Amino acid sequence: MARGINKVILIGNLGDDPEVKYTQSGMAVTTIRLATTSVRKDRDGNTQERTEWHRVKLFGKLGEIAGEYLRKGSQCYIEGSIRYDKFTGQDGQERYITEIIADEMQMLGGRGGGGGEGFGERPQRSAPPRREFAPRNAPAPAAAPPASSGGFDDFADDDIPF
Amino acid sequence: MARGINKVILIGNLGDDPEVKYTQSGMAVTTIRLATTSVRKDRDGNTQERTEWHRVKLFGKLGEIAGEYLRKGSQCYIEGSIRYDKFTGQDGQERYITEIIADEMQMLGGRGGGGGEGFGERPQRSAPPRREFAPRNAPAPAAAPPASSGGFDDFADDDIPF
Amino acid sequence: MARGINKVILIGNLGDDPEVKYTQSGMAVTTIRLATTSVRKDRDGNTQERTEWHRVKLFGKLGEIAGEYLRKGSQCYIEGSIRYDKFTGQDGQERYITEIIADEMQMLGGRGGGGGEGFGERPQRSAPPRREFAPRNAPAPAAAPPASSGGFDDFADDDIPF
Amino acid sequence: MARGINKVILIGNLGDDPEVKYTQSGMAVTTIRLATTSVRKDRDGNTQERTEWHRVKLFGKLGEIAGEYLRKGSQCYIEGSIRYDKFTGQDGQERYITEIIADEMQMLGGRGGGGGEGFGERPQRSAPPRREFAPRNAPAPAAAPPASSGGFDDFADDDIPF
DNA sequence: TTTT
DNA sequence: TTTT
Repeated sequence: MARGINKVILIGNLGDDPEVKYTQSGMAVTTIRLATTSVRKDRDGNTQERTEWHRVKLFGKLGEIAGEYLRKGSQCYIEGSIRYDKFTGQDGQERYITEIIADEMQMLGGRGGGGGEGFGERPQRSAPPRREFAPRNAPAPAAAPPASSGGFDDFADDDIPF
Repeated sequence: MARGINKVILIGNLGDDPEVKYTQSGMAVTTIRLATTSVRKDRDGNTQERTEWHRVKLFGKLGEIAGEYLRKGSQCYIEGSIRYDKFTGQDGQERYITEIIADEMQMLGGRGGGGGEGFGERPQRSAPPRREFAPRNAPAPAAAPPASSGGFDDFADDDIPF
Repeated sequence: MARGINKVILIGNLGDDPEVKYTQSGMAVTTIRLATTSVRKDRDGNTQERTEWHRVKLFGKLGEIAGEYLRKGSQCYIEGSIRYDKFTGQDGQERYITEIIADEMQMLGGRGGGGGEGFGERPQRSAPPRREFAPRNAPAPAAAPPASSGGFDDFADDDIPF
Repeated sequence: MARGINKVILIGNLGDDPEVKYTQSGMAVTTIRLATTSVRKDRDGNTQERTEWHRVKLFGKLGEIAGEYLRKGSQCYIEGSIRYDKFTGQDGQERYITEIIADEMQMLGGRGGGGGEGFGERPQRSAPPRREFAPRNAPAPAAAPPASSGGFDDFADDDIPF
């Protein structure tokens, strides 16, 4: 019953390794920073570049996959929606943040990403997930399938006649 | 684990009332024909129009909503993917068909659609759904919520921290 | 030579009449505020709504059309890109703003929009465009074509063989 | 003055080298075949894959870049629109073809593509472009910039105040 | 601030 | 076959 469409499609490279956190119930909340660069000619015919740095949040299984397989320099596709948030900083000032909430992610380039230093390693997390209770959506303990959300064109119902 | 992106976004008007069918298990399979028109100038400066007629399939609950609320002339938004099918006709000839498989639908224009004759009525179906057994996904017997797929930005997990 | 994709697709309703300004050279710069609403169920099964208010900028001819034909309540389609800006406020504080730079606009719903009060009138501008010199991209003095950007599927070259 | 939206976004890999042709006036018309694969579980819990092969046409400068830099196995992003065509075959039978008309292309993966045999070479054309007169849009004789359409977020007017 |  |  949504009213309206709020859709974002990004292809870009990560400026840093993903940051993975967990909710109390064990759901992954991963943040990545994606760069997209556009080019235009100014009035003097000079080429002007401009880079936007997108803050992208991925939840649950999608966040786990991002945390496992993306790293600084990786190129990926993101589909999601824009979310504008307002909060009050520690100084009492109101602040605004814009985030892309991802519905779909795919790694691009075939080799699991980037070209940064440490190619071949997975991004290290500052700390392993530590919890007192069994999470509902625990991160995959071992190997996880290497990409894509599943929400996209994965038909749930077997009745589809094809 | 999809590999690649296959995404279609359409806004157009229905050329006819939706056609609703049901699978053996009671799932709705609705087909609509959507027109999109583009305009360009030819080399003589004349305006040339061209209309594409898209064949869109909607399954399950989305198909039921489409069958209930769309009709000839309605304007709607479709998001989905392209599917190319090949089949053998009764004359033994191979034939090809291209369809858009809808993941999301929203009615546009606020008034549930068109302006064709019979404004205010729902599209009549050639026959009511007839089944020998209780369907898993029966069409809503009475009023159904008036639009949108649910797949889009409806977060399933309560843990999302906002 | 862009690197990456930064694409936004919105369908929403205007919260207010468009605001039209002009650059020194006479180019229209129009700002609209578009609402998109998503719905989800919280853990108690209650329906939670959330509305995002997008700030959309339209330049040149697209901005003129928006200023002429959109008004408070109008439903429209926007395609564009996200732009994050940082500036220093009068209090010396750094502030951030996120805007959608429109490449394409289409009015939806057939009747030029809304339903708000004053239906049938065009949005009033606070002041007519005032300039000292002839603008390169002056607003259309009389009637202007009622929508769509032109950038989209308007093939510029006559050689295209269809 | 287009009516409706007809937009396609694809990310996939080329099944073969691009096919480049030229119109009488020298405009490149390049065809590529792109694969996108989706995955779903059938009712028995088995993973079912399905690949769509898209036929994508690129015109002018975009077609030249595609012909120069893409080859079998390359991964690329395409944005465009769907076009349904009908023609009569040599046997007098009516046939249908669906094509994606590209507005934008970007190579993905950073290394100019694929992994097929011949990595590092450009795709060979069956014949060099042969023309009686100087083409308006001749293929770049030497090095050409390696990607992206230019139509996307390249602001044409210098007046844009940023 | 819109809309349903 | 729609729509503007």
